[in-house]
Amino acid sequence: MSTAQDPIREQLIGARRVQILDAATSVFAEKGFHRATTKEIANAAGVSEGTIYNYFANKADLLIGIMVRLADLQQLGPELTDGLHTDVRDFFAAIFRHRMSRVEASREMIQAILPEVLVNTELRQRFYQQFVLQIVTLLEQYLEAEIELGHIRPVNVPLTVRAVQSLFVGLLILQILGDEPLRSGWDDMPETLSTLLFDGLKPEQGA
Amino acid sequence: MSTAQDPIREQLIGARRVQILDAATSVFAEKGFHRATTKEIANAAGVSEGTIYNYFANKADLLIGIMVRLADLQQLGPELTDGLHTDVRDFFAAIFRHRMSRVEASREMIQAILPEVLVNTELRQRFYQQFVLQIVTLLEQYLEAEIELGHIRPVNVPLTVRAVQSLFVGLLILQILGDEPLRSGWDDMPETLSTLLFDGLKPEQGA
Amino acid sequence: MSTAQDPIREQLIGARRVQILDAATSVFAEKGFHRATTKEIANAAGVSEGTIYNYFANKADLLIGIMVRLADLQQLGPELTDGLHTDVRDFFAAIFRHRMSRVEASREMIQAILPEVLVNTELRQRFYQQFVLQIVTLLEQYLEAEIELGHIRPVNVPLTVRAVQSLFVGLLILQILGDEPLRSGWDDMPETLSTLLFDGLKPEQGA
Amino acid sequence: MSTAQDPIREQLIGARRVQILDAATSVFAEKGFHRATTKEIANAAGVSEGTIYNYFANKADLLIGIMVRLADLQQLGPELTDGLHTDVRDFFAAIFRHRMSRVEASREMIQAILPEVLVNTELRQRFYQQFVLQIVTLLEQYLEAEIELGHIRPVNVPLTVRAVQSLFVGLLILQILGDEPLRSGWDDMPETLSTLLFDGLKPEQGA
DNA sequence: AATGAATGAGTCTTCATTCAT
DNA sequence: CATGAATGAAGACTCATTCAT
Repeated sequence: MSTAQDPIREQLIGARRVQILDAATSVFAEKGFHRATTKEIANAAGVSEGTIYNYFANKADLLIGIMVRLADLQQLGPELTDGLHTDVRDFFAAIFRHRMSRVEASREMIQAILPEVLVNTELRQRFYQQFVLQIVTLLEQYLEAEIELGHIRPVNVPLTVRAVQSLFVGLLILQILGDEPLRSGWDDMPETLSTLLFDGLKPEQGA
Repeated sequence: MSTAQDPIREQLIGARRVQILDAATSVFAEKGFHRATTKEIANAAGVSEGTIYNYFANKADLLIGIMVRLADLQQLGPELTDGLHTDVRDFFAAIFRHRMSRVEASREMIQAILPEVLVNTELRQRFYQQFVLQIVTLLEQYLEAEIELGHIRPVNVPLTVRAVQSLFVGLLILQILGDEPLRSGWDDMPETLSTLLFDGLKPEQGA
Repeated sequence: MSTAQDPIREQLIGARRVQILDAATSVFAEKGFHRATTKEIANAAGVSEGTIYNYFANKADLLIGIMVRLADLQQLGPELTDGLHTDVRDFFAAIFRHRMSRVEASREMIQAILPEVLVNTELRQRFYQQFVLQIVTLLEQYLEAEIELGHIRPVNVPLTVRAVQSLFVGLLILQILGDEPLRSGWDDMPETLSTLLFDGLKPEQGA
Repeated sequence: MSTAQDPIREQLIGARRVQILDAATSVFAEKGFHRATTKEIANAAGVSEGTIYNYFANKADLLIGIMVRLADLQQLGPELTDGLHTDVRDFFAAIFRHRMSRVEASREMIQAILPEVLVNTELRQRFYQQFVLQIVTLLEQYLEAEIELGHIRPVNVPLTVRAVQSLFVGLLILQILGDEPLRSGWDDMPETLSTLLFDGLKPEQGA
C-alpha cells in the first residue's frame, strides 16, 4: 500500500466512520442499544452490515465511538478560566447558556449512550472519567478561585460542584423524559439557574 | 374451597411476588435489563424460571412491578404541606434529608429501572407520570405558597422546580456512576443543598 | 375400602371422566390438540388441572378416551345385515341417512381427533382398526351378498367399498372446512348419494 | 451492485426456498407440524436454523409455502373443459387417472399440511379457497354443461360435485391411514370410480 | 379425591458476527 | 473494501406433569 494514499484514505475512513456513527446514534437514541439491530444501523447508514465491522470491532464499539465524538463536542475549559475576570452572575448565565446549548446539540448522542452507560461497567468508568470528572475538576478549580477572590461565599466545594453538575445531568434526563414545561422554557433556563444559584431563593434583603 | 384460605393465599402470592421482585431488582441493577436473563433472576430468587411467569406476565412486567414498589416507597406529601409553618431553610434541610435517605433506600430499584425507562416509551411515560410529575406538582404548590407568603423571592416556579427536581435526579445518576466524593459526602449534602438553594453562592451582604 | 361402594364409585368416576372428555373434545375441536392446554380443558370441565391426571394418564390419553366414546356412538351392524331383505336403493338412502346423522352428532369428536390421528402413528393405527376397517369389512360383506343376490352389478368390491367409505370421510372434511352448499344441503345428501351410487350419472336408458 | 446478478440471486433464493420447503414437507409429513422442530427441518435441509428465518417469517409460513407449491402442482382446467367433446365415461376415467396420479405426487405435501389445515382457521380458509373451491367450481361447470348436452342425467349439481370432491379427499385420507387394499389397488381405482359414478351399482338393465 | 403452585425441559426466534465472493 | 447470506449461540416463554397440602 503506497503511503501517498494515506491522507486520502484516512479521510475516507473517517467519513465512513462518521456516517456509521451518525446512524448508530440515531438508532440507539430511538430504540436503545439492545433493541437496535446492526441491520437497522446498516440500513440507516446506507451500508451493509458487514461494512460496519470493517470500521468497528463490534456493536459495543459503536458506543465508544459515539462517546469519543461527544467528548470532542463537549470541550470546556478556556471559557471557564477566562471567566475569572467577569462579573460572577453574568458569567454564570453565560456558562449555563453555553452548557445548555451544548446539551441541546448533543442530546441525541447522550440519549444514545447514557442508558447503556448506567449499566455497563466499562462504559460507566469511561464516561465518568471523560465527562463527569473532567468538568467537575474544572468547576472545582473555578469555584475555589472565585471563593479566594471573595466573589463567592465559602462553601463545601466538592459537594457544591456535584450539585451543579447533577443539576445539568438531571435536566438532561427530564428532557429525555419529555417534560413539556422544561422543553418550552429551555431558553429561559440559564437565567433562572444563574439567579437561583447565585442569589438563592430567599427574599431580597432590602425588602 | 374454604374462603378462609383466601387471605393466606394472598399473603403467599404477595410474598412470592416480593421475593421475585427483590431478585429481579438486584439482577437488573447489576447487569441491566437486557443482560439479565430470566434464569439468573430465577436463581437469585430461589425459584424456577416457570414460577416467575406464574406471577408476572413477562420480563418487562418485572420492571413495572419494581416501579410500583418504588412508588410505594416514595410517598411524599404531608411533609411538604406541613412545611408551610416552618422556617424555610430548616424545612429545606429536612426535606432534602428525607429525599436523600429515600434515594439511598431505593437506589437499587432506580438503578434497575432507570436505564430501561430512558429507552422504553411506555415505561418512560409511566415513570414520568408516577414519579416526576407527582413530585414536581407538589413542589410547585409549595413554592407558590411560600412565595405568596413572602418567604421566598418571586421566581419562575415551573423552571425552578424542574431545576430542583433535576438536581435530585442528577445526584442519583452521579451516585450510580460511582462518584466517590459524593458518596462520602452524602450525609452533608442536605445541608449544602439547602444553603445553596436558599442563600445562593453570592457572598454575604454584610461582609 | 368396602366393596359395597364400588358401583357408586364407578358411577362417579365414569361421570367425571365424561365431564372431562366433553371438555377436552370441545377444546380440541376448536383449537387442535397441541394448541389446547390442559389448563383450558380443566377450566372448561370445571375441575383443576391435577384432577385430569387422576382420571387420565396424560394429555394424549384424552384423545384415546374420545376415540373410545366415539366408537360407542358409531356402532353399525344390525342395520346393514338386516338390509339384505329390503330394496337396495331404499336401503342405500336409509343407511346414508343413518351415517350422516351420526356424522352430524359426532362431528365435534371427529374434528377433535382426526387431525392428530393423521399425524400420530399409534392413534392412526387405532383409528384405522376401530373405525375404517370395521365399517369397511361390514360394507364388503354386504356388497358381496347383494352381488350374489343379483341386486348389485359385479364390481371390484374392496375398491368400491373404499370409494364409498372415502366419500363419507371426505364429506366430513369438507364440512370441517366450512363448505356452505354442503352444510345447507346436508339433509338432501342421502338422497343424492343413493341415486348417484345406485343409478350413476349416465342418462336414463329409456330416453 | 451489478443488475446482472439479480436473476442469478433470485435463482439462488428460489432454490434455497425449495430446499427448505422440501425438508419441511418431509418432516411435517412424518411428525406433524407441532412435533416437528425447526432444528429438525434445518438438519433435513442441510442448513442452520437461522437460515430458515432468512427465507420464511416463521414456522407457520413454511406451511403457507408448501401450500403455494402444492397449488402449482394442482393446476386443473384445460383438461376438464376439453372433455366436453369426449365420451363421458372415457373422460371420467381419464380425469380420475389424472387426479389420482397428482394425489400420488403430492401426497407428502398434503399429509404435511392437511392436519394443520383442519385446526388452523387461517390455513383452513386459504386451503378451502385455493383447492376445494377452485376444483368444485370447475366440476360444477363441467357437470352443468354435460347435463345440458344430455350426456349426464339431471342431478343436484352442487351436492353431486361435493360428493365427487369428497371422494377424492377421502381417498387421500384413507391412503394416509395406510389402508393396504387401497394402496395396492390404486391403479385400478380410476376405472372402478368411473364405472361406479357413471353406471352406478344397479345391475345391468338388459340382464 | 381435589387442588393448583412449582417445575424445568423444550422450542421458536432473534441477531451479532463471520467470511466467501 | 463492500456485501449480505449463513451461522448458531442464547434467551424468553410455554405448558404438560408432579406432588405436598
